[in-house]
Amino acid sequence: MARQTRQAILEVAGNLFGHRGFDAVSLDQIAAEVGVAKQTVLYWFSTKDELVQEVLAETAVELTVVVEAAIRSASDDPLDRMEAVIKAVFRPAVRRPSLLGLVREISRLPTESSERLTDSLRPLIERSMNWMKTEMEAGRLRRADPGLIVALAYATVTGIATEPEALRVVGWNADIAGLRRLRDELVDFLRAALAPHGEVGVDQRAVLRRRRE
Amino acid sequence: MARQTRQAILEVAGNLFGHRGFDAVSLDQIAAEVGVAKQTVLYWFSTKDELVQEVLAETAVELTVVVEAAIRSASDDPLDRMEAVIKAVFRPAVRRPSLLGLVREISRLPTESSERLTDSLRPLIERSMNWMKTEMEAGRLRRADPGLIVALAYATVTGIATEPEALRVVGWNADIAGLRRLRDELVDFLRAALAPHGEVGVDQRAVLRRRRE
DNA sequence: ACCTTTCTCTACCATTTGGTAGAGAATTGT
DNA sequence: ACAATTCTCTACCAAATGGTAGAGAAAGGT
Repeated sequence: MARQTRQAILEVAGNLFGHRGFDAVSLDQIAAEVGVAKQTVLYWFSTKDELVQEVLAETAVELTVVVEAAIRSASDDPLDRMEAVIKAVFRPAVRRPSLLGLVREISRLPTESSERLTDSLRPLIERSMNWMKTEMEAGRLRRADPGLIVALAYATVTGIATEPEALRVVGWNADIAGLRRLRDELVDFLRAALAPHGEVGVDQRAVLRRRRE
Repeated sequence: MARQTRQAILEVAGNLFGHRGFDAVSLDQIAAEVGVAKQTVLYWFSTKDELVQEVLAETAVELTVVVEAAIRSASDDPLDRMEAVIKAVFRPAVRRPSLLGLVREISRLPTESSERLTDSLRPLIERSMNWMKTEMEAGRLRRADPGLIVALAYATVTGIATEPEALRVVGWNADIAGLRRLRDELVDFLRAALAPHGEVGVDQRAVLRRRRE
């Protein structure tokens, strides 16, 4: 059973789609990169659209699992919890830069296709929004529109993860130290953006710890 | 002289490129939308690549002019100045959603092409970074890596402006009231993210003013 | 009036696109 | 051992792609 061919196609297609966009990637390119004939791709996924759908579905599951696990394992403090989610997403996003690029591609799909994906993510998003609302009312997060805050945090994370060009222009390097610095600044940035007024969103001990290194 | 044809092509091409991506838009589509034959497009821009370059160059100039004007007209306070820039960029970005989408597309270009554009934006970015560094040292902005802060703010603004899908999922509406709410939340978000610790980054009077409405 | 330049067009072309038809290996269950 | 199923292939196809060649209309300068 060469089901691994199917998996290899999904992986390669995901990377290419996330990097260049759906329309810009041809079945020939995918097949060439996997090392099979185009018709093998069309055997496993009978149209290109079906391949796109399956890649997206897989991505949605992967992200959901990662995020849910991070939420469960984190403490009750909302800022700590958010930090855990960011770090959990950051790891696979860096290892496979196309992951969040794929999510960003959704806005280019026909409405029916994009809705299938957003529907599968909706429970997670609704939960985040309700949770944020509760925390805001309890004074543990800055008071704001929960929906827009979720969208803004999402935009910041995916934006920074999908645009290495922008980072290079400001003199950032993609080495291991650079990645850690980026992740830490991202966390501090969002902590500050979400912390209740007057409180210090950034974990000062962590900042000092980093400075010492 | 029908130089306006050239301008119409640039505008249509900019919108389509920003919305769908360079590779996904054909010369035929552009020509059809402008209302001319494909060969008219190729008369004004002898290759597709040349068209892409000119669209990008125009975009860079437009953004630079808008940002510079906003910087000059704003007060000295760094958070006010940042707010002015965001509002200045927000207006054209909303009127023409592809504007920032185009900038985001750069990461998909071959290095030589993308460098031509980033080079033309570099002076603006360098200035922003230096200015942020000064303000941070003076305690008027949260102390952090100036380059990464610029990149994070950029990621937040372009991310939110180019992904209406993400906003729709959190229940946002693209009407006039929605646009103002989005802009205001974006400004509050970045104010909070950049304000020095302990200080209140959000203009409380503005918040109250909005709540009253 | 006439020539030149500017501008847009129709008619092609080679290549690439997503997709079909169907043959021939490998693998499987019995 | 044999038949059925699973898997990958070569050989095509119509449509769309970026681009060429060159004709003809419009407009300007003299």
